[in-house]
Amino acid sequence: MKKILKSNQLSVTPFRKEVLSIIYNHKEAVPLSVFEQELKNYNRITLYRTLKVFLEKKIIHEIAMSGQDTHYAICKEDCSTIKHEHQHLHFKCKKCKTITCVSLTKFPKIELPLYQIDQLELQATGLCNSCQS
Amino acid sequence: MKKILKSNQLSVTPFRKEVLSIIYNHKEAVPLSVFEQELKNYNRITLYRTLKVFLEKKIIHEIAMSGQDTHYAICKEDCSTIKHEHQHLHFKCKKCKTITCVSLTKFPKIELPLYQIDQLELQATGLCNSCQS
DNA sequence: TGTATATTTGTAACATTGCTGCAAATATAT
DNA sequence: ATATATTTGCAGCAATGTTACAAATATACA
Repeated sequence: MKKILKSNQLSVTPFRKEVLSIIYNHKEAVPLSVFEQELKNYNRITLYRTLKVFLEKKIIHEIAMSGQDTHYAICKEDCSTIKHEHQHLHFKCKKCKTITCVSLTKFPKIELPLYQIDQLELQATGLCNSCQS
Repeated sequence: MKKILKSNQLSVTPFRKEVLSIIYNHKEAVPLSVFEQELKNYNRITLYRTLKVFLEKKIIHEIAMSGQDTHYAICKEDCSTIKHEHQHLHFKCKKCKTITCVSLTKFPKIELPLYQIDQLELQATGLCNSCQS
């Protein structure tokens, strides 16, 4: 955690380390409510500010899916090694409501005559492994 | 407009007809601010309620893209004729900020071992035709 | 067409989400 | 170890979204 903060020119504080740990320790994307539950010294304002800084530094990314509150996730393995393009898909389970970042080996390429696409994000809804039974 | 409301078992009111017209008359997805400007009898609460009902009846769909306020759009041509799956892509122009629903002739198919995908939505960012110059 | 019933609208009041200014607390650089 | 810079937490505010209830409007049906 410390290393990550330092390499992004951010002061190392307990709060920031904790926020990072929480995101790292969750396989799924994290909604605000989870931070609220898991942070020892939860403070709404500081949390918003911390997440904002992390977003600016691109340590984390934000996932907005309709009908869901905003979730936050780290760009794990992939992003740092292969380019910084999100070669993954955001999957929302309609049953347990968790949002997961799924890595994709082959990412679709879309070409449009009128639009110049810089970034493409895939959002899927359905059933996750544990909810399929 | 009237026909659409009736076929969805909704009372036909001037407000609802106006909201529908606004969405129909815009090529791009419509943010709340546009309703505020264009509605003759703008009322925040009624608008929220109206949009909610339209969403439930699946007359319109909601587009949430991070860093943007929610936009609303009709499922035009495509959706009604071919299935009710959104065979289109949501494009956000990073310059003019408009969000457009773009129809796709070939929609990518994604298969994942652990996840059962019901719906796939594509969100792209880049430059729209008029902003490319 | 007129009237009873059901639905929708607008007001008020409130909850949630998110931001900013400022002083106190903490981290960093030397 | 201390001066400086940054971060935190509080207060207060703005925007977004919801609910309860009475008045207004739409619908159903005689």
